[in-house]
Amino acid sequence: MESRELRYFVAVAEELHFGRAAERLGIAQPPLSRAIQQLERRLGVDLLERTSRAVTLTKAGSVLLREGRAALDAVEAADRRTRRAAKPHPGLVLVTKAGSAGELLARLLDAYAADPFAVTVDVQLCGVGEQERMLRDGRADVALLHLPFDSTLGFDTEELHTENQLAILPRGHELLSRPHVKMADVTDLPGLPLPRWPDHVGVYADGPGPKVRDTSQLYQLIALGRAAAVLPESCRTHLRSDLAAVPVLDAPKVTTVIAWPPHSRSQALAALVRTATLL
Amino acid sequence: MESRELRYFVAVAEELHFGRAAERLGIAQPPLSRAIQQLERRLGVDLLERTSRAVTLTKAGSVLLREGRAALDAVEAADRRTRRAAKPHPGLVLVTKAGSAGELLARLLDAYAADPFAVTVDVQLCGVGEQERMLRDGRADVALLHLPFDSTLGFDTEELHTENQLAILPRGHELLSRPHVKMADVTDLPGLPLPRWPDHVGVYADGPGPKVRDTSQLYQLIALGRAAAVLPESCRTHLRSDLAAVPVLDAPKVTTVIAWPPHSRSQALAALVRTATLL
DNA sequence: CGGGATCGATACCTGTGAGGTATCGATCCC
DNA sequence: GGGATCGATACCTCACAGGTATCGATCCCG
Repeated sequence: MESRELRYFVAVAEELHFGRAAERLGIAQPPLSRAIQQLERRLGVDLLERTSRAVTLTKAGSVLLREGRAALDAVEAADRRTRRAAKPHPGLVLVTKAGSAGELLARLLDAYAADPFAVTVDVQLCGVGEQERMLRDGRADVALLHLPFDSTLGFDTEELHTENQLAILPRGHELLSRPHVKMADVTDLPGLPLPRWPDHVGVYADGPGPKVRDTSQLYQLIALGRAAAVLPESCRTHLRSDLAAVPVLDAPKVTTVIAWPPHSRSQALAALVRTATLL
Repeated sequence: MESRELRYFVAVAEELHFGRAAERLGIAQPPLSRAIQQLERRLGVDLLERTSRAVTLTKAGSVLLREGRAALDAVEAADRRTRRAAKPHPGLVLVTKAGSAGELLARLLDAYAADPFAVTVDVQLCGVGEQERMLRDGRADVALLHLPFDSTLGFDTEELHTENQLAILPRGHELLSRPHVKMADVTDLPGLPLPRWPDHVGVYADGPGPKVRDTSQLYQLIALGRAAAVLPESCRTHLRSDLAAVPVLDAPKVTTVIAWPPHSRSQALAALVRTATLL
């Protein structure tokens, strides 16, 4: 199986439309139709059910969609990591969610700088759920993930830190007089709904609550008295002065882990992980 | 990057010889030379240093060898799993080392057969270190691995069982009179060296000790008074009558884990894992 | 019910490039 | 210094990826 065939199939399987998939791939529709037919013939497997009105995945087709995405990520990773390895000073790309782990990351980078194997660390901040993809397709070498929000499936990890969560409220809110609250106290505050975050493709779940893309948007909404939030307690160090926090006893604990692709072999990465575990 | 280019490069990088690599790939040498040159040009990276006498990998080349192998395994897995998914009764392929985990595996298969999501389980036995490869390239769906011997890098796992190890000796050996021994007692027994096992490519490490490929060879050598061995205590249930065992106090504990590719999604596999953890 | 719109498949053409053979040039070995 | 080894180059050929035009089926709507 050629990776070109996989790219074509994944495009069609995602769009469920030959015309749009062809446009996305920058080719005409007929060669795409033929390529998919040929792939099906070579595999001896029907991947798509097509009528002239709709295209749907067969069972085998959805297996190939999942496996094919993983394979294409691996191929892209091979490409990117090879290019990077050839640069005079390769460095490491560390990726983490914007607005999280500031304190921990700063300490990590400081401590790492003293290591004899240290190389330049390029810190990239990205949106929700994007880190795993970046590790998989070679755009990043190592990530700071936050359980239970992020998935560590397929990566090696070391736990770095576990913390409780706080309810973040506008300064002066009545709940702030309490020493601590429960999740039930903050999930249905009148006029202060919890925000919604986009998933990995940028789509928001249905339901109440304002849509937010980053913490600065969120903080502003809370300050305006339009939302509340539950965040890890490390956010306290950089909380705006017009916001305040109170511990939430029964919120899930947040664990920060350092994660990397399992077959990584660089001394620079090994040193970074070692540094992180010794923090 | 096309998977054909990766296959070509991996062949050359493994053989370090264009002629042999071409033969292995079933093509002539000149097109292979050109394909590698073109790959280097497209990547903008030197992958190989060649003189007319020797071919060696550059740093970037060894990165591409490692990443390329992983990517090719993923592509092959996509192919195989898709074909299997299209069969009327897909079933699961479980792989484990020959001669290990007999008892546990039998109990697992028994318990699983009662599960409502159960499908046919095809048990494959394989050599040392081959299981990880089979999980990665789609020949297997799930494996029983034994820590610390096998690597679980890149897989999801659940621990099933931990056991101590025994020294296996010819019946009547003087050490058998003791209630237990230490590793130091068995590593240098006169005339009874510990055996050597092949690594994942079938190569034996240098050193003393007979080369063995499976446990039946090993048992025969021990019975002949030519070797000793340290094995997990579960081997006791099927030990030959001309052998005997004594616990080794400070041998590393052996943990049996069930492992599967992290992006697996089948209910049949989920049920098998659930069954295993409840044993 | 009929005309137009939508969408995947088919027919047919073209150019690129993968792969073959013959040979060169450099290096090593005896 | 002659032969052997090995990767690179030159040159040819044909398979196939990709393009355009068009068909045939289905749906929508007046």
